[in-house]
Amino acid sequence: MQTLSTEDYLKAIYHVSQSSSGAVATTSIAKQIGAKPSSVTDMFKKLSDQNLVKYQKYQGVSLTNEGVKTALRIIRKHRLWESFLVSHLNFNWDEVHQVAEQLEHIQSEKLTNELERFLDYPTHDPHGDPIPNRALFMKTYNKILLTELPVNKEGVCVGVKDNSSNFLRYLDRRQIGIGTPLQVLHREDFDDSLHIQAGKSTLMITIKTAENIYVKP
Amino acid sequence: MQTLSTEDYLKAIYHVSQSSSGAVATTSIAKQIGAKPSSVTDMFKKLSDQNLVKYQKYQGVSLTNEGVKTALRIIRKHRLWESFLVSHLNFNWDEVHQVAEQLEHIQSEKLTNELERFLDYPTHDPHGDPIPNRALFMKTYNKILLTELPVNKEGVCVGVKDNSSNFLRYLDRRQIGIGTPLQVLHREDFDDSLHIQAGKSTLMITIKTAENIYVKP
DNA sequence: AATAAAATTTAGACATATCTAAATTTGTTA
DNA sequence: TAACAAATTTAGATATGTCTAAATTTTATT
Repeated sequence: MQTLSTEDYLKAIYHVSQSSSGAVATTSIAKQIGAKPSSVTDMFKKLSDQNLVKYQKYQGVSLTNEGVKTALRIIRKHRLWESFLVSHLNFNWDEVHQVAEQLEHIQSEKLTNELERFLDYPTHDPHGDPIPNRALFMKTYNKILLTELPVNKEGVCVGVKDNSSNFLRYLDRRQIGIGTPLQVLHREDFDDSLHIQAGKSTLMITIKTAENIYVKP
Repeated sequence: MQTLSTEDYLKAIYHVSQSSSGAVATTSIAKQIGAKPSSVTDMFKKLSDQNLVKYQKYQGVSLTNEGVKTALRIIRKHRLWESFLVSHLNFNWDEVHQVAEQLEHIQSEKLTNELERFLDYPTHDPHGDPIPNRALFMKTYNKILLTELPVNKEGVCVGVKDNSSNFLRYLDRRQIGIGTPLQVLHREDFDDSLHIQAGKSTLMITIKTAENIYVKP
């Protein structure tokens, strides 16, 4: 059984390893967790003793099979709770993360599985991220960044890269959400801004915004 | 803001002080929490520093107003979660306590209040215990022990004193639950056993069982 | 009231998870 | 490739919450 802290580290290692190749560096986890590198080193040793990561001094860590499973179990809970908060408790997609960070540590398989059933086996959370099922398998569809969508090709918003409250609320104001049809009408070479069709309205967004929106063509 | 541990202590102190008069003794909390008396003394000092309890060496503690409020906020969450688990996640009344012990520590006023709304403002949890509302006010009706119900007077089961899984499952097997109509048909002086009418069936229970069932006449 | 028993507190230790500051290793560049 | 910079680790300290064992206070008993 894991402590709160080990669970947070495993999740962080999983996320960082997904968005980069090779071993996960001490500093990257320190940033993610908000701890000093020396604390991270200590934890790497503990996780290694428990065979949850492979750790070589100065060479970073990588998750073992058991470590991946543990991380996915936490991510599963996190995303199920986020779904619940939005679908039944009137939370907005920018408000759920902090609470789910707490709920993901609740230990009860029955609770997790019943919650999943109650939500009717959702495959994606309110941010479009896939929810591992009971066997920890995730359905991933091929999504691309809005910047990579060819001009005039139709797509649908299926996720966001930046999950910050700031960005999500900005999208709310622009009436862009999961499921919104998106189409790039014109790319402005001068400043890389994009004119897009979002649902029924046309609007202008910066490249930085487009880089944080996933679409399915 | 409280730690998990301080919250557990405040809740324990609240419960003990409800079922006895005067200050709450170190040993009683040690038993309730499952810790050594020396640990309890340490915690009493910390709680006293935070003005959550009034503490005098060797004289036990009593909750301050702020301490009572904090305890009630935790009990509110505990009982709302228990209600949710039973009403929507197929938990039995004997399975909810352990999970609610974890869920009660989740910090989010919005979560608590939205959960309460989702459950349609329940006043009592699955064991018949009253749920503090947003203002921390509890509706308590006058209930008596089944042992105190006059022979042949009709009553309804509204709660249990012993919340152990063992007892609750025993009641399940006897088909006694919250809302079950109960009536004492006969008291056997010889061994203090009771013949009762429970719903549509008549059965025999021991005094020990009757002492742990609350009824509303 | 003296003494024994029970309850409580203190003192000192341990485990976890963190930190700072110093030492070490790796990598980068002149 | 030598020297510097960056990353990482070690050593030692701190805070929390716990424990055991010893000391103290309260309560009960003779």
